[in-house]
Amino acid sequence: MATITDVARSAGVSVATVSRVLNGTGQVSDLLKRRVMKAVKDLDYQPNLIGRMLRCSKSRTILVVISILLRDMITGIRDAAAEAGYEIIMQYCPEMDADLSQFTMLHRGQADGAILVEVQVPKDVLASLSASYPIVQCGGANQLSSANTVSVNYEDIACQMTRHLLDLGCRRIATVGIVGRGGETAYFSRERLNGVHRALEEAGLEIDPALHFDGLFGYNTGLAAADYFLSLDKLPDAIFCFQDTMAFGLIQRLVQSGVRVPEDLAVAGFDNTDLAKVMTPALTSVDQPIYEIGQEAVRTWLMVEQDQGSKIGRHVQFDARLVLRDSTEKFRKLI
Amino acid sequence: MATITDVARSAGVSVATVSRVLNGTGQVSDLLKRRVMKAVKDLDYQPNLIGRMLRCSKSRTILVVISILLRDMITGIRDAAAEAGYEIIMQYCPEMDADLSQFTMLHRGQADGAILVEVQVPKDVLASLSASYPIVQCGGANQLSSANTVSVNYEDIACQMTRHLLDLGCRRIATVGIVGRGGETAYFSRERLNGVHRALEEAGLEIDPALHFDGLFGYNTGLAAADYFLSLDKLPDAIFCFQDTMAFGLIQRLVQSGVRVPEDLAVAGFDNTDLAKVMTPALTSVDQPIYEIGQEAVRTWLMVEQDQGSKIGRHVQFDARLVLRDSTEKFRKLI
DNA sequence: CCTTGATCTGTAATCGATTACTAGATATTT
DNA sequence: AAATATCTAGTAATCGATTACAGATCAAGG
Repeated sequence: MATITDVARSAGVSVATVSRVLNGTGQVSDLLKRRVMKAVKDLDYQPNLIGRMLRCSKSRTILVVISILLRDMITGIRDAAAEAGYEIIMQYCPEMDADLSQFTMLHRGQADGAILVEVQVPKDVLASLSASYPIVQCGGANQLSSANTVSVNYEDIACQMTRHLLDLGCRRIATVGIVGRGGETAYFSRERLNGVHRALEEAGLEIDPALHFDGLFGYNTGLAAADYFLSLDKLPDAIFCFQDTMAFGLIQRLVQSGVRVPEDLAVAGFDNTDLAKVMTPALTSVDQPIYEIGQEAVRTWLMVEQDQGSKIGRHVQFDARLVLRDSTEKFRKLI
Repeated sequence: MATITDVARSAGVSVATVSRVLNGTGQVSDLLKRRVMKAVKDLDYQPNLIGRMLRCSKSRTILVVISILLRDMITGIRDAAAEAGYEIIMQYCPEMDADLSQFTMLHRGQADGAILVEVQVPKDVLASLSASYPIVQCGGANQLSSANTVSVNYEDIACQMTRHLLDLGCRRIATVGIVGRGGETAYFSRERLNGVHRALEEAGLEIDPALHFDGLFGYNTGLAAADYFLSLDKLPDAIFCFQDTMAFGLIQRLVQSGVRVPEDLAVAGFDNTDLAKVMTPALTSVDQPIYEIGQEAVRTWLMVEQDQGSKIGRHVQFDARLVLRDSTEKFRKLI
């Protein structure tokens, strides 16, 4: 690998001149400019980022911590970062709750700050990190978070979904989520439940606590929820699961037990995963603009990076979109 | 952020001594050792990797390029890397085929080499990269690759799966894969098909080209394959899909068309994804030891890193394992 | 012809680490 | 006791870039 010194020697100038030509800082005569550019081409010179990082104490790199791989969100982050001249490096944090070890890259100067994708960080850790580095939380984030957030208006979309179910004629609308677990992780589930309640109240219906099933995220919770609802005296006529895979498990168990979905009972999911599109029946779900969220996360991050210290919290919310499919639309109210 | 100079001042020693204590190089008296350690703790000192990288022209970091997120494989890589004192940074390459831009981190000195997870790189690019950096391809890799590979013996396991189908009494065994596309991407699909053919020949059956359907990976190929097989004069009695999601689509379409799966027709998948466990019927599939593959990839990488230049290609193969479930086991041969 | 200012270029300090080299202190050998 | 070997710790060079500062050149104005 050629260094700036090699280029300088080859062009017969000093390293300062080479640096000035390459960065467009300072005045350099056309003659030398040409000589330098020729040397750069001849030697196939690529500036060593490490040297630059050390000198500037900036890495122009954003650490992206993920708990799941959201293809479009990562793409959005990457595109926006590239446009701003930043690299991204990803760190995988399989448990949704991150600990400090995820962030050594920051302390060691390998990244200038972080974007957290669907990762929860304990309040105090987040606060101390945010004090030193630009941090943006994105997806599943909490308005009350001490970091900046880019997220979705969960309450609103949950309200819309519930209205849709009401429009179909459903009156016993049940929910499956992880609200009860408490703590911060449950925050975005809590928001969704609030949205459901708002719609029910608008419709003048009263809220029946027995119609909420609480569990962890995942397929098995769907199975357990189905068992629970089947054990009630009277089945709900709609079940809104706060995650698609829950809905998948739930429907399987319901169908096994002879319940017709969606003819007797409408089911909705959340996240509009690939699974929602291909399962039988196709699942009504909520689609989030994750590419745009990714992009916005970077824009927000850059703003925070610009004015460190000002400490204004920035909270951006996107609207989600209902995707209506057979699992609710083919519901037929029995009078 | 505290630097080594701060630590040295706080401990009343020179920076050389601090470095020696922290890296365990050279002799340092217990007294000074203790003073240094105390200063490190007091100041919460973390060595700046950038400075170290520049000086040593080594980053002790491995670039991991992924096209899909295989949780356990990443975990395996991370564990093994951590044990060897290496960091990993991940780069997401959504298209399975990587281009040069994925590797700028190497040229710029941010990583010492790369592990490619289910990523295909054009032959010439791979060759030139391998000449300069340690590169290991892992999962879906090609024995003929100019890089080192850690992979699974696809031919063998496909042969085993076919024997299993034969044991059930199946005789018209069809396959769905991406063999025909040609090129390197198709390599691991080609291997699987070879395994199927071997088993068929062992059983004295002849190979019917009409019983292979060729398409891209994914759900839609499953649908298309089902349509194709339904159009034949006589249905196969087993279909081996080289990917679980293909099998999922295929089964859906078959069931819609009134074919009973698995009673009339056995179906097998590949990869043992979560979907295989939870779909109806539960899908017989192939489980790969991906955690071990990840670990082995790092071990191989380290070996290559040790003796750059020697250019011995290292190709490690793991055995996969059949996971038998309803989609084949409940097949009942009609005489 | 000298001064002033603008423009161009080079020298050297700097970022934070590692490490070759040096030198003083202590231990060992004769 | 002198000579030699062994520890221990500090000084300073180094990695590859950026940039403050200084020096050189040249044109224009007095």
